[in-house]
Amino acid sequence: MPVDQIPIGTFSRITHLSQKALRLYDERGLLIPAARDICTGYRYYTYDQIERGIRIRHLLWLGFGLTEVEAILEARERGDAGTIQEHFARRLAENERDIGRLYAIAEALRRQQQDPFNGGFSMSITEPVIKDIPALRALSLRERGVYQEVIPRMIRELFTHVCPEDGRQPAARVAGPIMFICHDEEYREADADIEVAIPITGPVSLEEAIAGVVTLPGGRFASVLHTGPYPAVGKAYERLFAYINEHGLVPAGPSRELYLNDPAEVPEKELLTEVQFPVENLPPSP
Amino acid sequence: MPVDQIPIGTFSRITHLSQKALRLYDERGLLIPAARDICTGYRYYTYDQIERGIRIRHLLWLGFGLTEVEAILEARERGDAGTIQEHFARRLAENERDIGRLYAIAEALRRQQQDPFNGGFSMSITEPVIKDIPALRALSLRERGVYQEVIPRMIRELFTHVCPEDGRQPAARVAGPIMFICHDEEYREADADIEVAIPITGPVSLEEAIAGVVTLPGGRFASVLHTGPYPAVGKAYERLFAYINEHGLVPAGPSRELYLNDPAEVPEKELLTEVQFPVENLPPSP
DNA sequence: CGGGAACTCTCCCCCGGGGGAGAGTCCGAC
DNA sequence: GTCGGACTCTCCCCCGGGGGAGAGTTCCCG
Repeated sequence: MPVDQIPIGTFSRITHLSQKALRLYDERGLLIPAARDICTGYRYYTYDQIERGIRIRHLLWLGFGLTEVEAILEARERGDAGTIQEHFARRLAENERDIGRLYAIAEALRRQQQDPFNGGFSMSITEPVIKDIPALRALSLRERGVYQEVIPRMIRELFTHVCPEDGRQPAARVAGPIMFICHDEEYREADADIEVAIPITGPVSLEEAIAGVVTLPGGRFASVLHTGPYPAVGKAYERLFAYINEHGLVPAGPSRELYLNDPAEVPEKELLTEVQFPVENLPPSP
Repeated sequence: MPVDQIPIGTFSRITHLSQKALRLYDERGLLIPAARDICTGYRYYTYDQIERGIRIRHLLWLGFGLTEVEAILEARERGDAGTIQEHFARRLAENERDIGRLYAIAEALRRQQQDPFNGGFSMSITEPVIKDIPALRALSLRERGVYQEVIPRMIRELFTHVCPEDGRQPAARVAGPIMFICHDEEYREADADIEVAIPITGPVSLEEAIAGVVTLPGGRFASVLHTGPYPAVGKAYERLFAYINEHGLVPAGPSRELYLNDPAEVPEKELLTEVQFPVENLPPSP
């Protein structure tokens, strides 16, 4: 072919790369036109460059970034099959992760479509996440009893100290939402080991006998946020356990519930509860 | 909860939205902090805003853009379930398309991984695409015969007119790669209706009897680029037909092959051939 | 009351281009 | 030759934030 001076538009049509993209690749040194009119700045490609263009497009379609594309093409020129294989293996793994994620999304979309009453939002549970939580200084009460009885009473009791309504000085400054810590290994209806705590800061003016000042340990937690009536919080635990198992983690201590808003202020359906579970990596082999 | 002045870091931890994201949503009016310290610029959120934050995060996770998120939340406030359903249906459709694409990519990655000889690149065929091609003025020869005999001869003949090696004036200026147009409806070994053409521009100095000046019709074409030895070009057609069927299209005329480089210059393995098929949308019902 | 750690602010560049403005250029047809 | 349409150039803003700089705040503990 004698006419080996392909302007950008034609080259774009041949390679199916947009002109924008071609200019970018030129700038980044990924695919530099063989010739350039110095006075007009026009780019001219050769037929030999088509193949590289095609390769770039294909690699991009596979999901590689421009930097990776560059590395792969370079490795290819060196005849370095190993590096290329690595890139492909990594990309394949990422790709499979993405597929999994899209499936989860599709499922969520369908679930929510079947719930037009809620305008497409059931959303009672968020996706679990891992987060690091620092140790917290807190005012704490610990008792044994039945959840439904003990917890509300303990919360009221803590509140009377921390933001009293009878005009007395607060015993300390509140530094976070009130939380419940469950010290039992297994669920028990009665005689549960219950701790209720509220993060505080600054000096404490309170007799030790009434409520203790403790430091709640920090660390890695798996966390889920639950929206809705409290009795439905079980689904959050379920999801959390599933997540923990899937990710090769093990529970590493007592779970916590954080009550992010006030049942007296918002309707039951909008109650927000964050469930946290301390986790560790699964030991290699038992 | 009395402490209803949540700084951005805490709010970020509760909602699992990054501080960057929160600042962006503030700027875009999607989630504006309830209070702002005028002198320091610090943002303070309330517990009531957590729910909106969570909703935003969830919608983003589902793949909506910020603009859509805004529209959905607004529709929700209006109680407009219909709009929300529309958004979800569209998202679900897109999501399914994405899944399909990822599967195609996964397959391609695996295929190429099993071909370490080529350094991970078999890539003999690109993904089909639809493009609009303008009408072309061309110098054309048309004959009946056997492909392997007729085509190379006709190409040589055209070249002798268009870029003669014996010092004569070219009959016209070349404006594109040489192409072959197959006028047969079905494949035939012998007696095929073969046209070979080369796009030209400007005046033509050639007797009509030797080669005709024709206008090749433009329109929508499905196109695939094939890299490698010519006999393997069949795979390109196969892919093209599959693509056309999948996308509810029908062939609408003779197919073309464009020979983008010269067999005399590059090794067989690097030959580039673009296969084009004119297409129309499938009529609604036969 | 002070000091240091942790927090927050704004600003700028990065991804991988798409969309469009405004100006300059080429080329083919008459 | 020349005129108009098509082509190309550069420059700037957009997505949805991530990463980081450099400066200013808060707040907790002693």
